[in-house]
Amino acid sequence: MAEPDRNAAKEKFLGFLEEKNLRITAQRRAIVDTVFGTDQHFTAEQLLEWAREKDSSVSRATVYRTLPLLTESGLVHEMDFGKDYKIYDPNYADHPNHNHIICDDCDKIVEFESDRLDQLENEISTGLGFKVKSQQLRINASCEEMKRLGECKNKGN
Amino acid sequence: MAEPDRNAAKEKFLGFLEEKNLRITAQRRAIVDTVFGTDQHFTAEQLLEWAREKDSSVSRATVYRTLPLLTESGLVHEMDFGKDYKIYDPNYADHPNHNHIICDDCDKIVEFESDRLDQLENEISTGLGFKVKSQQLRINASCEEMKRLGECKNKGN
DNA sequence: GTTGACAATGATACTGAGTCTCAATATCTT
DNA sequence: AAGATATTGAGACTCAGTATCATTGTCAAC
Repeated sequence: MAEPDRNAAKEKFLGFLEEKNLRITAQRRAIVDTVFGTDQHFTAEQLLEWAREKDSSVSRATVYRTLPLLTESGLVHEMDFGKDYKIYDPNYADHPNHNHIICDDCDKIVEFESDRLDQLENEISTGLGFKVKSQQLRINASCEEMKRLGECKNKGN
Repeated sequence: MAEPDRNAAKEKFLGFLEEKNLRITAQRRAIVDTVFGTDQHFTAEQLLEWAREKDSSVSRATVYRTLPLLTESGLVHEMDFGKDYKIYDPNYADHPNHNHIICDDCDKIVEFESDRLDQLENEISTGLGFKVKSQQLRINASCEEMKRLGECKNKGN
C-alpha cells in the first residue's frame, strides 16, 4: 500500500544525491531501501540494525552520515526529542507536522496536525513577546484506558 | 525577591527528608541551597558545578541521587527533553505546568500555562483513542524578531 | 576499458549525560 | 559513645552520537 510512494521517495533521494554530486554506494542503497521500505518511525540505531540486515557492511558512521542527507532532502523528518536523541519519520511528505502522541502502553507513535493548535501556539507566543520558529508537542498517552472504556480507535495494538 | 519562597521550599525539603528517615548531610545541604538559591532552570551537570562552588566535596553521583528526591518532594519539576537529557525547574510550586518557550536567541526559557491548550490536547487525544497521561509542548522561538518589530515583551535579554 | 581525483567508507577513539558498584565514611538514635 | 545503616566519592560502565584517518570505491574524463 505504502510501496508506490516509498519508491518515489527513494528515487527522489537518489536524484538529490546526484544533484549534489554525491555518490550512490551500496551502503547508501541499503540505508535508503530501509528508510523508504518502512513507514515506522525509527532511531539511528534501529536504522543501523535494519540496514545491516540488507547489507552487513553498513557501519554506524555511514548511518549517522546519511541521516542528515535524508533530512536535508526533505523526505525524512528529524524529531529532536532532546539533546542526543533523535527519532526519524520517513513519511514526512505525507503529514508534514510535528505533533505526536506516544502510547506508553504499546509504544505506538501517532502523528496529528491541528490548525487550532498552531494558531493557539502563535497567539500565546506572540503574547509573550516571541515569534515561533518551531514547535514540538509530545503527548504521552494510554490506549489501555481507552480500551477499557471501549473507546480505543487504534488497531493492531 | 524570590528569597522567602525559596527558603520555605528548602525547609520543606529538609522536612521531606526527615519524614522519609533520610539523613541531612553536608552535600545535600549544598545541593539544596543551590537549587533553592536560584530561580533558573538547570541541568544536573550545571547543578553539580554550582553545588561544588559551595562544597567542593559534592560528587556527581550525589547530585544524580538527590535530584529524584527533589522531584519526588514535588518542589522541583523534572522536564524530560528526551532520553537522557533532563532540565529541572526549581519554581514548580509557583507555575505547575509543562509548557515552555525556549528562545533560540537568548536561551531564555519561559513557562506558560493555558487551559485552552490542555483542553485542545484532550480533545485531540480522545478523538484518536488515547487518554492523555502527560504532555510536553516545547516552542522554539525568537525574541530578536519581536525586538525588531518593537513587540518584544521580554526584559533583560 | 583505464585512470585518477576525491567522495565515501569502516574501525576505532572519543564525548557527554547519566547509571551502577563498592569499600569507606558519616549520621543519628539509643 | 556506639553501632546500625544511610550516604558518600571514585571510577567503571552504558548509550547515543561525533571526529579522525588510513583505506577503498565511484564515476567522469579520457
